[in-house]
Amino acid sequence: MPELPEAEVVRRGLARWATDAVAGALQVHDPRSLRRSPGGAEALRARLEGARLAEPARRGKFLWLPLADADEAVVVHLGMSGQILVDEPGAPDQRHLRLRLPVIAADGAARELRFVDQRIFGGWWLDALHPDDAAGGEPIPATAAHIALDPLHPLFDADAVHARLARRRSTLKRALLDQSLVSGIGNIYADEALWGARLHPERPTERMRRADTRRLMAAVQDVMRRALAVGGTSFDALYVNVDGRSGYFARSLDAYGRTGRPCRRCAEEAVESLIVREPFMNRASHRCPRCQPTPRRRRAASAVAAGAGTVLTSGLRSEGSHPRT
DNA sequence: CTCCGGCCCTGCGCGC
DNA sequence: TGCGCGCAGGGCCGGA
Repeated sequence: MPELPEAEVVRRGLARWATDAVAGALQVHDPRSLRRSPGGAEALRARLEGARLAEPARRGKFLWLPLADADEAVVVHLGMSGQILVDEPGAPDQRHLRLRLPVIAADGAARELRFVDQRIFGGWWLDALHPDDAAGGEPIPATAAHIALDPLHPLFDADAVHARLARRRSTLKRALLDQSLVSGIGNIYADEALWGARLHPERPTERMRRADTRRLMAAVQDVMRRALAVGGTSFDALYVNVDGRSGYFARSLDAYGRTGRPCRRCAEEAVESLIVREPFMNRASHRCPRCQPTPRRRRAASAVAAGAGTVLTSGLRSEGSHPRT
């Protein structure tokens, strides 16, 4: 269940069982889930057994279980299809069970933290925690040091994102999915936020104005908070919280997966405009062709080099309206 | 530095 | 019924 709201749902569910729990002997059903862990299964098992865990933390889509009294953590990434389930010992094994960590919870209850991952793009790994100056000195795993603050972080700064975004020579959705610019956004919430801010996914980043970025970041925060409030987005049983329950946000999506269905915003104005699905990086983008219109053709390199800004906009107005890329 | 494609995987639904 | 293909919520790496 991969984007920020789903990862946060998992973190919260995990907090009850993992915080102040004592870990038992890790069982590795598929070592590929430990690909990124130095020393593999042996090293992780040795480090974990008998260790006390602290409150689970998260940045963007990265989760981690800090080890109490040490600057180390078990990082958990769900990848495309990962789940963390909390089960009672003896509960039937899940089909794609990869890792099993028995714990004694703070209240003395015996439980198992199970990592279930169909595609094995996710995994667990042991990592060192370092203070992150950009985040008030809070700890961050070394392998997540390049991950930017996410839109729900208290220190998140939309204007700082804008400063970096506007300097890029790229397009908007690509930038939104770049976890080193702003983290936690994946294909679903990118499409939703772009719809919310009425922006086209292929809009050149250099053409973003501060107000555009602010509106877009506000849209990201809004959609993520709404998704979080209802347990995240689940299309099927593959994406569930630690109790195995699905979230309900799929029914509230405005763009993602709504190909051929009416744009809800346009419908409010009594206009029918159908959501389109377009190829994007071996995946797809979903948008409303009416309220997220195709941007004007990108400025020529010479115009950019000349530092031309808003002065040019009126002159470009008559250019073709449907150029691609 | 930035970018883009390829790759890491499994399973499902669809068309033939 | 079977098979190949395209597609799915992510991220890392190497080469340009």
